[in-house]
Amino acid sequence: MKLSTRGKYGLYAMYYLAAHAGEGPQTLQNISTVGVPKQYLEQILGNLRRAGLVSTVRGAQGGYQIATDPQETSLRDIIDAVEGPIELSECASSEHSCQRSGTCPVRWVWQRVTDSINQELEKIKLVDMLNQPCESEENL
Amino acid sequence: MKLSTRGKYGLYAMYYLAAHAGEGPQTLQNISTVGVPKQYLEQILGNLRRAGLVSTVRGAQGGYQIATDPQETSLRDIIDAVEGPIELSECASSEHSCQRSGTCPVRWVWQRVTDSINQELEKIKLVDMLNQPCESEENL
DNA sequence: GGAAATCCGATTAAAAAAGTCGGGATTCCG
DNA sequence: CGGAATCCCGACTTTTTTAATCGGATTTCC
Repeated sequence: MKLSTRGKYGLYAMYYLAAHAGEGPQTLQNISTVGVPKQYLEQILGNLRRAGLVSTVRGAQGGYQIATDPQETSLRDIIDAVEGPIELSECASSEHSCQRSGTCPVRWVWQRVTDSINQELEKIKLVDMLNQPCESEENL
Repeated sequence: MKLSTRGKYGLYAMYYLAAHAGEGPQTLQNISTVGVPKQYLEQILGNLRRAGLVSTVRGAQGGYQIATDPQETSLRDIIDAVEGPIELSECASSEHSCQRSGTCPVRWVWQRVTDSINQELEKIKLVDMLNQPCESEENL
């Protein structure tokens, strides 16, 4: 059970943008650090933009800016935006992939776990990350 | 974010074995139903056996039996056995995959979510599945 | 001894994730 | 105006992971 790197990169990006709010648009160049491929990050920022979490300014001197209040933005907003909603397995989400849906105990249990993960993700806000001790700016 | 089918099949199998406890060894044939490939299930039952959750009897008239108390067996035991412990991403689990470990806020948040998922999985016991309404035996 | 089972490493096939490419569009600035 | 900076975006390739299969070895019952 793994979250993909998309989620991780998405968090990095949002964290960076929140930390640099009010400093004007941040370029892809700025946001990406060692180990984060720029062009891949670009895709992910596209997801975040389409979800309304970041706004962009195109053209020279352009870049990305956070578009929401870090106090109100939960991890779930971010994860859902970059990875899509979590689905523990097909039978738990789409109604028709399994004949047994409705009465299947596995399905029931899956649903319970999914709900619980979502609730936990909603509890954690972007601002909570900002408040974490962090040695230096380099730790984006 | 998806749980693999291994987890699902593992749950099916444990559910089946719990429901047929005391009826002697259940063969792979018995346990697998439509849509669950026998040879794949065999691998998964191997994981469960090595984790001590099922016991086996080899040879003719042999099969699999549940080896634990469904009241004490949590989903986490099962999932960990068949999929390995959950790791949301490398940086959150192995110490040395990232220079920033220790101070990275992303790492912190990842750890929080992982802990919370594990706690939830521990709360749900196999017996809770057995107590779920279930239309018929066929719904293993 | 033969049939019914589990056991197990190796291999293949399919799917998903990660990363790359190339060009298009927009905007600033001189 | 023209060039540089920068986001935009669909398509592609590569890599990794997951799922499934295979073939034979071993054990045990009858």
